[in-house]
Amino acid sequence: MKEENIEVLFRKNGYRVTPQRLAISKLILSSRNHPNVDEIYDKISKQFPTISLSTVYQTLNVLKLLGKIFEIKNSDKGSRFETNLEPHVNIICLKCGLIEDYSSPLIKNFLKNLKKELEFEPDGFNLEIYRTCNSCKEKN
Amino acid sequence: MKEENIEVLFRKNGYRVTPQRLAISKLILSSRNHPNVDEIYDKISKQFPTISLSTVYQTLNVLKLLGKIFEIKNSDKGSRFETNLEPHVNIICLKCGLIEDYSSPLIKNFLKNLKKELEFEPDGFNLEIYRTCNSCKEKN
DNA sequence: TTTCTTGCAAACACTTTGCATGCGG
DNA sequence: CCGCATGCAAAGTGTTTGCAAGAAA
Repeated sequence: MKEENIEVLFRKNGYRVTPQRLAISKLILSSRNHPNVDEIYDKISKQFPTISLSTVYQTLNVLKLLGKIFEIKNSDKGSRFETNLEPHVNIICLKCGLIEDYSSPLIKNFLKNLKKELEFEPDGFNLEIYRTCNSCKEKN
Repeated sequence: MKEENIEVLFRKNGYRVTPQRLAISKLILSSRNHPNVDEIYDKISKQFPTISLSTVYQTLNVLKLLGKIFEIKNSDKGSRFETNLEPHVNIICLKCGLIEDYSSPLIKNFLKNLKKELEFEPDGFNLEIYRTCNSCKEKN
């Protein structure tokens, strides 16, 4: 999503557009590595040295409400955030919390069929697979 | 699982068998409603009025290590616990955190095929669907 | 000017830890 | 009797909230 579009989305929903919000949104929406709050805070702090964790949390909550990100708590080191809203599986490392996306026709078909099979309209899906990631395996 | 078996499992792995551990294990392993820590503590307290939350946490950790339960954090009101280790989907209410199991041949097949498709041996799966449960819908 | 957002600190909820006492093996 | 488990309190994490000052509209 381009920066202008997130501005429009904020305004349309009655949220003010601030430099902090834009920076956090831009950062997380362009990331594919499921950052956690600390990682976002660390990076944003370089741009806004006085920014507070609470602003980060609040912006993340706005983005959640707007449906732009999805929170994953089944991981270590606090919540991580999903911006890939396409059907996929999250491969979560049990040691370090790293999350990798995995997608395939099998998964897309399954979700399509599951949706059909359910007798209600789901608000969201989250498929998780647990393992120890390669970098953690090497450390042992 | 019968109570004797959990005793054997404890001993085999070097964990002592205490009345508290047995009671907590029995309670959670026979429950199908994904209790959270507070709910477990409340129920166990009736039987052991002086039990502490820390004992509950410690016992849950032992059961996790022994692979008898699975922790679900993607829900409100703290962690909830899964004892149904058969392939299934967890339907999680976004308002109250309630978790319901849902199983079908579609899901079993999907997990079987996904396992085949992956180039590694997963340590576990967790399929989550989000919605607002009926009782929460009525409250609105 | 009005109202929302920021940033700080304090509060909060959940979980883990340190340690003396007690119980299991 | 030895060593792990319990129960209490305290500390630790991650997240939310209250509020004064500042910025967006």
